[in-house]
Amino acid sequence: MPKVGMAEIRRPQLINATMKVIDQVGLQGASVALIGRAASVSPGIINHYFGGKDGLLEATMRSVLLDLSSGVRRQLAEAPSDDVVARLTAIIRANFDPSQTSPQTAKTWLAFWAQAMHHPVLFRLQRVNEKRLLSYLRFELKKVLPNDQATAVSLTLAALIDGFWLRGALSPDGVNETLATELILDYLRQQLPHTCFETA
Amino acid sequence: MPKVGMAEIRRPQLINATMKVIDQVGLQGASVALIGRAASVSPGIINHYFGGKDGLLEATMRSVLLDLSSGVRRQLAEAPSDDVVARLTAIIRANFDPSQTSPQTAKTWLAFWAQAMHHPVLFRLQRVNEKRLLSYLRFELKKVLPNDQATAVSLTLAALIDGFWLRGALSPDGVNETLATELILDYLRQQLPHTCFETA
Amino acid sequence: MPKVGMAEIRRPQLINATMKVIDQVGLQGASVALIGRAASVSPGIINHYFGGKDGLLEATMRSVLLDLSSGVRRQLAEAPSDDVVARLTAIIRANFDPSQTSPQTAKTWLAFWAQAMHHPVLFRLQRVNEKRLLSYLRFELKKVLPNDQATAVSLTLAALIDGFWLRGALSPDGVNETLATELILDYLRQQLPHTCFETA
Amino acid sequence: MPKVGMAEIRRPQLINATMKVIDQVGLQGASVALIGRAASVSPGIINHYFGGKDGLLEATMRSVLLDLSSGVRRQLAEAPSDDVVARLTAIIRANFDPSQTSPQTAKTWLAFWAQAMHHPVLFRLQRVNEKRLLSYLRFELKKVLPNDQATAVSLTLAALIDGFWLRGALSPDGVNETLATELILDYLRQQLPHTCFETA
DNA sequence: GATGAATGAGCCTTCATTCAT
DNA sequence: AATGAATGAAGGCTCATTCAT
Repeated sequence: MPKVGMAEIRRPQLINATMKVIDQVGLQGASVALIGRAASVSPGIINHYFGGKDGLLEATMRSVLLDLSSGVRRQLAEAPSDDVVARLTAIIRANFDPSQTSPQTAKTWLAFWAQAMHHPVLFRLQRVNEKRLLSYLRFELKKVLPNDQATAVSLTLAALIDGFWLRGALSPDGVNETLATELILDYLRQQLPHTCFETA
Repeated sequence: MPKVGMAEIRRPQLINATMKVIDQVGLQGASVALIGRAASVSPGIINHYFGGKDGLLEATMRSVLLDLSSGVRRQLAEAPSDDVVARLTAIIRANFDPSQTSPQTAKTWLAFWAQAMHHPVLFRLQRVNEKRLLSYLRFELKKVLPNDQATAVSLTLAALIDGFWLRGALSPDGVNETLATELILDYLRQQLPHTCFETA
Repeated sequence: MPKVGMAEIRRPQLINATMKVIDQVGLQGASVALIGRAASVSPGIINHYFGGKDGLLEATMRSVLLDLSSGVRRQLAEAPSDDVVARLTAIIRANFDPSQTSPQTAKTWLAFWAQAMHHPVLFRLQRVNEKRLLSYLRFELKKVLPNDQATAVSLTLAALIDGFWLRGALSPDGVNETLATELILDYLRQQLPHTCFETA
Repeated sequence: MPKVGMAEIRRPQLINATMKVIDQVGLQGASVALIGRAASVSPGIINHYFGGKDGLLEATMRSVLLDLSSGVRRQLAEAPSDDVVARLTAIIRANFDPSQTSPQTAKTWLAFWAQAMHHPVLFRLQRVNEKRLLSYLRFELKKVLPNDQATAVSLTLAALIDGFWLRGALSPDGVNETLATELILDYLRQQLPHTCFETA
């Protein structure tokens, strides 16, 4: 019998190697040969586990997306369900978690965004992610704001999150999570009724 | 008998073709053959005028950056030099000018951002651009806000601009310039002293 | 505790799977992975039983050749040993037995012929087969024709058999055994002394 | 300006190299690298002129087919239009012209036949060729035989031609054109009315 | 100035084979 | 006996670049 259960070892191993290589040489330079070498396996194995390079890239993006959304859920689970400010803060913090803002992850995100414009499967994945953030934000905001305002604030918050994130990714210093979080919360404070903060 | 002045014709022609091809097939798919065909010239000519594909891409990014910064300058020139709100609005509007938010330009920006992470020359170009936006914003804000606050608001404004821009680029509907501008101005209104708006 | 006698099960199983796969995707497309899947076994097993892909192909060709020659022998055994016409007819019929003219077998033959040109082992196998047909035919013909004529007729008969066979294999309608047999017998009738048919 | 008219030089050059390589190592072994080397050009050029390996193989088969059909037409043009025997002989001779029976051409034919079974484009090409031979033969035969007989004889003649051809291709001695032609004409003589030969 | 023929390196993928289990 | 994970060479193809014309 062959080694069993290798799939659970190899798949994450190759996905990590992919992110590492994208970090080092970009998506364009991320050849299967390089990824294979980074994972200390033969290039051919990628076809075995992912059916091709596209499958590996798609799986890598799914992994990044899953990391983000599970991070959000984890942070939300720790916030009191009746404290809107705490819950919004949780969502914002999750988006600026070090695991998401490390140069490696940041470059991977950026690479996939650019790629997604011309790749239907990646595009769909990214759309879901984008809408989910908005949906999370608006769900909380509607508890304390009229509908129109909830929508407007959620759009602005999402733009702030992505904006700080993007500018950080493009900067040699990386994302300054503390500053970004603080400035976003500053904005938030001005939008919510004062009563929200009394309970916090 | 060489035709003189062809450079001034060929270079913009090839830069436009490059943006068109990036829009259609992405930066990855933008081969010199495709770009040459889009410009109705031979692939070999690119080396003649740009010294290679890299030179063409660099020139294309310079062109995009120049379009933006000249747009900002043009809008600023039309705003009264003593009306801070008008000047900030001018900067914001220039960033959401249709010439900048068209899908073609948007995809080009995104592609170059991702590329810049692993390409020193492009990285430098993009850094200059990034800092210039901040510098423009802070210059105006310092007229009406204390230093610290001016910095904070400028960072937030820049994030909002890039954030709305990015989310628009990634959405099938493109950038909604009207909504983005409005929401950013909403934020701005809350940050500036009321006196600013009386004069306007 | 190794299962004994598996060789007798696995070898025909794999040979049949090989013919099936050649029928479906051609010899070029017949990878060990595909053959293994068609036989519902692991690709690695082929090396175990045949020492490699070449061994399997060789065994498959041997199997096809054996089917033909045992078919000829079977048909000959049923023909009276003194009836030349009956015996020649038996040889011809055996060559157009449905088991030999099925698209699957036909494609396998054709594939092996082409392959044999550049594969000494297969070439030898096919030579033996070719000569055996001639030898069978001439042996019978010499009973009723002078040597020279027997040789000429045997060559012509062999060409007719292979010719109808090849044209059938290349046609979408397959081999028309009835028509082929009839036309060959028409020819034969003109070559043999009338006395041959009186006894028949 | 680049070298002009190279297409007319390169295309036949590469087609000949293809046949040469197929002769040497078979269709399976005929890689673009080998073909390129045989033609003393870079492998990449094949894509330039034929759009890929498939295009080259298709063009090679077309070339072989064209050689045959133009050979038939040439021989027919030299035969008196009212001498059926001469015209049929011309068709037969053209099929056994040295240019068609050389080991190189023979192996190419065989390889393409096998390939055609699983390649729609090649299959169609080969079908046209097959039908054309029958059509030529029947056209002449109908001048001197009733319809049914003309059909039967044309089928038999075609089988004889392909049969001798195939057996020759598979033999180390190659096709014996003289013997094949003679034996086929022997058959023909028995099928046609004696009057046909008086005029000849 | 401009062409496009030609090159050759590099890419992704396929595949026969090996081997630990 | 049998598996299928893993290898690594080889395949076809793409592509930036060069160069004779």
